[in-house]
Amino acid sequence: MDKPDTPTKSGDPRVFFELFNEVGIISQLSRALFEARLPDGLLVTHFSVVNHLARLGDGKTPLEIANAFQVPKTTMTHTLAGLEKAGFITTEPNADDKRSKRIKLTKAGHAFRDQAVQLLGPDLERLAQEIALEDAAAALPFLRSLRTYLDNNRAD
Amino acid sequence: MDKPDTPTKSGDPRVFFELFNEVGIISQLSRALFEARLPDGLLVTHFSVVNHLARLGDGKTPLEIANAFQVPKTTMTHTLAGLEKAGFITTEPNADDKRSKRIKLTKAGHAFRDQAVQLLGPDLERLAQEIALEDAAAALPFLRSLRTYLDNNRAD
DNA sequence: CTTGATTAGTTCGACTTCGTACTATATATA
DNA sequence: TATATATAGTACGAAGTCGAACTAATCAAG
Repeated sequence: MDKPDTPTKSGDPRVFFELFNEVGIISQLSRALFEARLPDGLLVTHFSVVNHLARLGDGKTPLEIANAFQVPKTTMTHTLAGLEKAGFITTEPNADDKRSKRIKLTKAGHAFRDQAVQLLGPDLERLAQEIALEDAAAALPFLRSLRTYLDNNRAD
Repeated sequence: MDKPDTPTKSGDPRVFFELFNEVGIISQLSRALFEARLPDGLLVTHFSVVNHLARLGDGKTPLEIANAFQVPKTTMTHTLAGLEKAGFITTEPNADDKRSKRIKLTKAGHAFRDQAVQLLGPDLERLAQEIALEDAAAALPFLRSLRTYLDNNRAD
């Protein structure tokens, strides 16, 4: 009896449709923006992995990195192969588990990350002039909770 | 001289880094969620195109549809080929321009769209129980403005 | 009307993504 | 210890995405 008298269901799905649609397009466009600033064959995924290792510390295993980015481990194998070919990482044996590896950032990897951040800077500063930083910061908790929900409810 | 006394730059880029990171993961996870509800070989892109034609009217050209989704026309050729093979669209000659086509939704295409919306309903209702609809609605204007900004500032 | 430049759409090739199957190592159980 | 199960990583193949080059049709300029 506490049902509202509108004919639409309580959770009007159209808001979510539009939400996911906007998110998808932003993902696509921001990816293109980032990649326009990166050296030739390097993608956002490459930068993201290097950035992750630079911020949280290297020595992680491929699987740990794959889990951090919610991608299959086969995808991470491919991404890491590209980073190794570029000279940005090296792989070392994992003393704790001989099946595994530890990924280390090289000097070139750190330099790549610093340079990319610097090249992206002007774009982000211009963005900050149009999109208030507070608005972006205010949206983050919502996006985090949405991501967490989706993450916890995969593949029922 | 109006610079704040913190060492970080005025537009701290880390907020945007995290913002785009969350958006990317949400895009990826929501895509997977949607596709788990769609018939075998059909992707979110297929649904999105059919939904677009159902909501805004069919008879659009492939290029118009490609522009609406910000994808290259070659990608749309591929997507439309899949939809035609599935029997959800037909192509008719464009009387105004013989190089072009007009894309029409078939009955099966409408049915596919209605059924997909219905199948997605329970997921979205469950989502609405965890993520307040008001929060989603509140985030939309910000996401729209971000998308618009990125859209207007592509490829300088 | 004819020539040159544009545009709509397709084909082709390179690349990313990711599921399946496999190998090697680790862990649990008898 | 022996065996079964689970896990880390790779190899391979199928499918999506997209840039470059191409064809056909349109438009602009003389």
